Amino acid sequence: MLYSMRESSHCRSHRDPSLLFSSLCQSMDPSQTPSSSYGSPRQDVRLMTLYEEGESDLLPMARDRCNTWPLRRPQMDLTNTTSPLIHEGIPEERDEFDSSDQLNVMGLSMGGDTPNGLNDSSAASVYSSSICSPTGGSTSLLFNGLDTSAGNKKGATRRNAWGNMSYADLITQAILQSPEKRLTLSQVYEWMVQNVPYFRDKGDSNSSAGWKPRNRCFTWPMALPPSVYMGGGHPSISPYMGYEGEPTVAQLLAATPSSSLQVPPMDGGGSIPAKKKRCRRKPPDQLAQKKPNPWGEESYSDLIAKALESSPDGRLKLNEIYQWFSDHVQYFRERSSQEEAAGWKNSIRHNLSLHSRFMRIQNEGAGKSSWWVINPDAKPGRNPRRTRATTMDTATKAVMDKKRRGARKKVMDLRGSSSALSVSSSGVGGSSSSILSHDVYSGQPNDDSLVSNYDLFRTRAASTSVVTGSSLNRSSPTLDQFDDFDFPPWVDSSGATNAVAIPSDILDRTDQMRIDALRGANGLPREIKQELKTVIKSEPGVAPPPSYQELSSVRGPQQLTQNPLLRGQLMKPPTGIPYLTNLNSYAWGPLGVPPNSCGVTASQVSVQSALPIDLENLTLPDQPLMDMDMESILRHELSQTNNQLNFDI
DNA sequence: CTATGTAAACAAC
DNA sequence: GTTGTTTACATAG
Repeated sequence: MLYSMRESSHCRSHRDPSLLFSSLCQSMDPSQTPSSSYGSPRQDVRLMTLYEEGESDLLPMARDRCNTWPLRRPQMDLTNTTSPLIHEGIPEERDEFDSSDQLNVMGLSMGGDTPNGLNDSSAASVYSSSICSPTGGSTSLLFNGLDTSAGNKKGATRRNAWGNMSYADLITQAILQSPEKRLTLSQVYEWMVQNVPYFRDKGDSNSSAGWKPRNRCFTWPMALPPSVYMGGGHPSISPYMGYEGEPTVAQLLAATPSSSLQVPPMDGGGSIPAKKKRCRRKPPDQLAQKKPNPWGEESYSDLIAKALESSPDGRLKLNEIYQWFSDHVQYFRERSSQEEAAGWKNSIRHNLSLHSRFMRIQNEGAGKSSWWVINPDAKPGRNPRRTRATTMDTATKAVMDKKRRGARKKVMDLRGSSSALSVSSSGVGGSSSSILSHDVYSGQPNDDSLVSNYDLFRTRAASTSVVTGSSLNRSSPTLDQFDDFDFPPWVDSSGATNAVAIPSDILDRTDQMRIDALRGANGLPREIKQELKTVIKSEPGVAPPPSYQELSSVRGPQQLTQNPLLRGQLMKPPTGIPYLTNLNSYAWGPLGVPPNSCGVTASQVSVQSALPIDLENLTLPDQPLMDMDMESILRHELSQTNNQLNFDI
C-alpha cells in the first residue's frame, strides 16, 4: 500500500474499487498540507489543517518520509494490506476510530461549510459492496449499512490531517448523502474534494494522482511580481520578451482565482473549488494574451536554442543553459532558488533530451557535463520529438512485425536457395548504413524516415552511447521494448554485439568522439592509425570490421549525420589523413559537402572527420544510406560472417 | 492528433 | 546532488 502511489492512484483505480482504499490511503501524506504546499515534500514535520485550526496540541510525529497516514504499525500484516478489498477495510480504518467522535470533529473541522452538512453522528464505517454500472462501466459504491465499528471503538486519540474522521467515515458520508445512496469512485473523490478542505486543497486535476500532493508548481506562476523577459542586449531575444509597458502575465494573474494556481486556500471554507486544478491551466484572462507560457511565446526549446545560438561557441553546458535562462528571462530569474528552479530546470533537461533539435556532445573528462549544441541537421523551426515507446508498442511495432516477417522470409529464401550467397559486398565501407535509420523500421522511405526512425530508436542507450562511447553501460531499461525485435545475429537483444564482437578498442575509442577531438582531424596518434590499418585490412571472418549495426549500437544514427561543432571552420574537409584516400576519397563539394550527398552526407562527413579515424572509415558509406534494402544487408552480412547467417528465429 | 509543459522515476556519475 | 533519459499526463490549438 505504501508503494507506488503514482501507479495505483492512477485512473486504474477508478476502474477498480478494490483500489479505493489503497488509493485513498496512499494519497494521505501528512507532510502535504496546505501550509506546506510550497515547501519541500521531504520536510518532515507539518502542521496539519486540524491543528492549525485549534488543536495544535496534537502534533504529529516527525518522520522521514511517509506517504500514508498513519505510520505503519508493527502488528500490521502488510501482506494483507497491499491491496485491501473495499469491503475488508484497511487496518488503519478498523481499529481506533470512534465514528461518532470523528464525525463530530469532522463537522467542527469543516467549519460548517459542508453543503450537506455532516451532522449524522450515527454514521458507520463504510463497508460497502460494489456494483457495476450498467451504463458507463463505472462502479458504484454502496453503503451496505453494516456497522462494524462498534467493536473497534477506542479513544479518539488520533487525528488525520483533515480531521478525526476516517476515510471510511468520509466515504460513508459521501454515499449516504447521495440521492441514490451510491456513488462512483470518482464521485467519491469529488465529494471529498468538495466537502473536505484538506482534500479540496489536494484536488489536483491530475486525477491519476488522486490526492497525491503536488506541492510544487514553480513553472506556472502564482500571483507574483511582474515577470518579464530580460532580453535587452541579446538580439536573439525576440521583442515580445519584452521589456516594459505591457501588463505582464504575472500581473494578470494577480487576480486569478487561487484554485487555478494551486494556491492553497487556507480559509478552509466556502468556495467550491474548480474541479480541474492543474497548475498549468491558464486563467481565462491570460488566454487573451496569446502567450502560451508565463514567460512569453517561446517554448523551452526555443529558448534553449536561443541560448545555444547566443553562445560564442554555439555550445553550452547544462548549467550554462540554466544560467542563460536566469539571466535572460526574468520569469526564471525570479525562480532561481533551488527549489523553485527544479521545475523549469527539469523542463530544460527534458527538452534537451527530447528534441532532435539539440545534440549532446560528450565533454572531455569524467564527471564533466556535456556540451549541448544545436543539431545542424535539424529543420528550421519545429523538429520532431522522439516518438514515445507507446507508439512503438502499437502501430510501429505492427509495421516492424510486418517487416520482420518479410525479412525472415527473405532469410529463409536465401538459405533455401543457397548457403553461399556469394560475397558481393561493396567492401568495408559498403554497408555502412544504419539499420536504425533504415526503412526496415518505418517502411516510409521518405525524407522524414531518417529522422523519424532516429526518433523512434533514440533510446537512452543509443543516445547516450552515441557520443560518449564509454557510457554504454548507461543504458536505458526501456531497451526491453526491443526484446521482441529480432536483432541481427551480431546484435543481441539489448543492442550489443553478440556473434561478431566489436573490437574493444573501437568501442573504447569512441571516447575520442569528444569535443576536443572534433575540432580537428589532424594529429591522430600513430597507433590509432595503425589500428585503423589493421582493422581495415582484416580479412572477413578473421577480424571483421564492425558492421553498420554494431557501429550504430555504439554511435547511434544521429551522430552519423551531424556534428555541429564542425560547423564553420570545423566544417572543412579533413586534411592530413593520407591513409584515408582509398576509402574516403570522395571529392568535397564547394561547401564541404561531398557530392554524393543524399541529404545526410554533409554532416556525415563532418562527423567522420571527428571520429576516431578507424570508426570514420568503417562507417563511411559509399552508397547512399537510403538505398540499402534488406537483401543487400543480408548479402553484406553473409559476406562478413563467412556466409553463415545465424538469425535467431 | 500534435505540440508543449510539467512532474517524476530512474540511472549514471 | 547533478546530469540525462524516459514515461506519463494535462492542456491548448
